[in-house]
Amino acid sequence: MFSQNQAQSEIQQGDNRRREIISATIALIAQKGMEGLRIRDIAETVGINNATLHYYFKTKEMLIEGVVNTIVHELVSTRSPGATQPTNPREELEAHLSDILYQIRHTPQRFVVLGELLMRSHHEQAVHAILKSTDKAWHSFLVDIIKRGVSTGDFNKDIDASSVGHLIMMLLKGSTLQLDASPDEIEAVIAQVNQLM
Amino acid sequence: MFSQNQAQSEIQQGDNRRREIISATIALIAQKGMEGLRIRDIAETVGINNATLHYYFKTKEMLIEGVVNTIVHELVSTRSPGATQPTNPREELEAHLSDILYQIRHTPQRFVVLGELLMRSHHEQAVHAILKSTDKAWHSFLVDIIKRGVSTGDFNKDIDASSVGHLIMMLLKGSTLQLDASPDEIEAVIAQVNQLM
DNA sequence: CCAAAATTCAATCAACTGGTTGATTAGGTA
DNA sequence: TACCTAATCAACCAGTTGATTGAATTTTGG
Repeated sequence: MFSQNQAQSEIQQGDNRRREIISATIALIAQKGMEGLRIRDIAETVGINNATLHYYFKTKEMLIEGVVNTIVHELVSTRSPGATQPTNPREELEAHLSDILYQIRHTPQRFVVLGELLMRSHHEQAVHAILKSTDKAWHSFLVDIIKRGVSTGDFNKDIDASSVGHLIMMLLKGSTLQLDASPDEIEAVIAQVNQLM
Repeated sequence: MFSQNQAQSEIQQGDNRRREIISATIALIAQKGMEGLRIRDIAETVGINNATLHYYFKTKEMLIEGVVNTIVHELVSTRSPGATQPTNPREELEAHLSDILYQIRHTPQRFVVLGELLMRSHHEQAVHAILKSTDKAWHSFLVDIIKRGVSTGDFNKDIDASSVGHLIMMLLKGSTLQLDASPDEIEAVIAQVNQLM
């Protein structure tokens, strides 16, 4: 997907535990929201003492930062299965949307947590910084495809690449806030956009 | 805007105080998010003792319910100024979108709080119930306009009313999650949709 | 096999949380 | 005056929170 300089530090000993903690945190955020997140609950879920958790993440904030990075990394690196190599901009966009829809369908919690984090980013600088840079990269990625698609005639000549880029992102993020939208309905909405452009 | 049977009980004595508390709560949610909401802060903002706050709202949950109802009521009852009477479905839709965009521009905190509440509705039944029924009413409202617009030829014949209804809602809600989208950009996105349909 | 390093834990802390208590005030009424 | 009620408050409570500590246990490398 779009580039993202995910810090890929050397593999450490305690990294499995660290991943385990982050994964449990993600599950709990999806379940109870950011509000209801308690490190004691996380520790209990993993099956460790809360002091052990503090051994891996000095503070709750640092744990959240780990969560943000992990979520972003998962979102950009997950591919929908059975995808074929796109041969033109329209197929590129479809492949990308297919990747996202696949995740909305199969790991919806990932999107719920993303929503929680985006909300939190309104009040917390560290989270905001990471997510904003991701947003910019995502938008550029989309704009690039759309511009090429417009110039090749794959897409409607009348569309504005930047606006449609924002549109797609707002749509996908907004799906979390659409209370009774099933994955099928979300997919239909995306199909509608695909058809119109 | 779309109908919403807002319980309009008789005006009580303490209703001004109640409104004052809710208004302060909305401001604080917009500022610090649902996570950071503390009844002590609310009481302090209003300039009353926290026991007095509990006199008006038995529990924090009941206060949140009051906030949900107020936000929803404000969202559906606010009109953009200078609006003219729409004479066809396309103008109806434009008028509606104009009402929403007006609020995104002039009372953005209202949308931020709506986002927070929508997120919370994933974990709290009472909030979910209110917002879900509002969502359904909103969707029906949009679908009705779009269907009429399609049949009169105002809109593209190929669009699916339900999908486009969802699309518009997801777009507007998602605008809160689009980290660096200015009101101008959001307006451009909406204009793009208007143009395509 | 042993000492050092890495992990784990029970117990504890200060700060904070939503909520309660009992008393006080001001205004109205009979 | 005596009484009632709505509104307000300072003080307090029990439970929770993120974080810390020091000791115990396990793992690792030589």
